[in-house]
Amino acid sequence: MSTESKARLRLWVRLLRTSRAVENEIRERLRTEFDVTLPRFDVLAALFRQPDGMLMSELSRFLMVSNGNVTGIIDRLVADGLVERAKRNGDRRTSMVRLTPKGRTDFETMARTHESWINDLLGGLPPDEVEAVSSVLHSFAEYREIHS
Amino acid sequence: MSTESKARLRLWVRLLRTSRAVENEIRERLRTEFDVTLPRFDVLAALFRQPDGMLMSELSRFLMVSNGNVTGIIDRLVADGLVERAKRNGDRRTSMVRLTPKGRTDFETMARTHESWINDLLGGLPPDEVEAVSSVLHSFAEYREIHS
DNA sequence: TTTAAATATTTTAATCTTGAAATAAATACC
DNA sequence: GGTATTTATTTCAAGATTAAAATATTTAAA
Repeated sequence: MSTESKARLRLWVRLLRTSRAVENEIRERLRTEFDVTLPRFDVLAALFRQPDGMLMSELSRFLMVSNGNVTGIIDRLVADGLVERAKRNGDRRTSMVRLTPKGRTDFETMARTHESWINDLLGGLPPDEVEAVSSVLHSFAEYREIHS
Repeated sequence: MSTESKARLRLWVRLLRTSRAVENEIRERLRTEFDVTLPRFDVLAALFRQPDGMLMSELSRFLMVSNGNVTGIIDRLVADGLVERAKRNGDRRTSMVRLTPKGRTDFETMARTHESWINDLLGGLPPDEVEAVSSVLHSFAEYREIHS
């Protein structure tokens, strides 16, 4: 294989190991500070962005996880009173899933702390490097969008 | 929160979404092409780098997953004949886990194809951007190493 | 040497995750 | 309108994952 190919593989390994490391740290802190799992936090974050709610399939696509996975997590969040399923007028197969008031206020608290954790964990990166990598990943995401 | 904090959070979201997207694609291809799961591939890759084998705890630390998780995956790989546990002379609590000859040749095949998939998937990134991001992530890993 | 503390691993219960199959409802086609 | 297809979601079985508890062994301490 070519040198470029090796370089891309090395980048991928580093990308993966970086995100796994940060993810593990965040998972641990969410558990000890807020008694919430990372998957549940991810779902809450997705729903927070959409006050009117999201369809199960939209959640699944946005979070890049399977439909069945979302079903289970939402079930547990509903049981905990953070999320509700709102029956819809038009389509009886679907329901809008959205945060309850408690879900919204709980998440707001977590989100503030979460942002400070990330700021802390990524603090070793100078602002210009943050911007550089962020920009590369953004253009890569657009590239993937087109080639799909 | 500060602008820099927001920028770091945005970087983190992009990092996470990028690795999840690539990971999902690789997972799918490993399953259809080689009938192997991603976690098993990761374990095989770790063991391939260490011909003499690794301790369970070394695997756990290297892969950044829990001890119990490694136990289960190794159990299944042993059942499939790709990995073996070699009893050790000194310490009766531990055993060296290593690839069987079949595990080694199977992995070599997968690894070649895997590298070409990554080269394909990250093909949208110009070599200089690959090097730039790779280098930032590398120095970040060293930074984390020190601050731990 | 006996006991206490530390280390390495496995086990367990709960949750997460996937891919495939099942279910239900809406849409398209005749 | 009635049937077939597509779409949206849930259910299911197998595997993956974590955190905590249990087990087994080694090392340290008294």
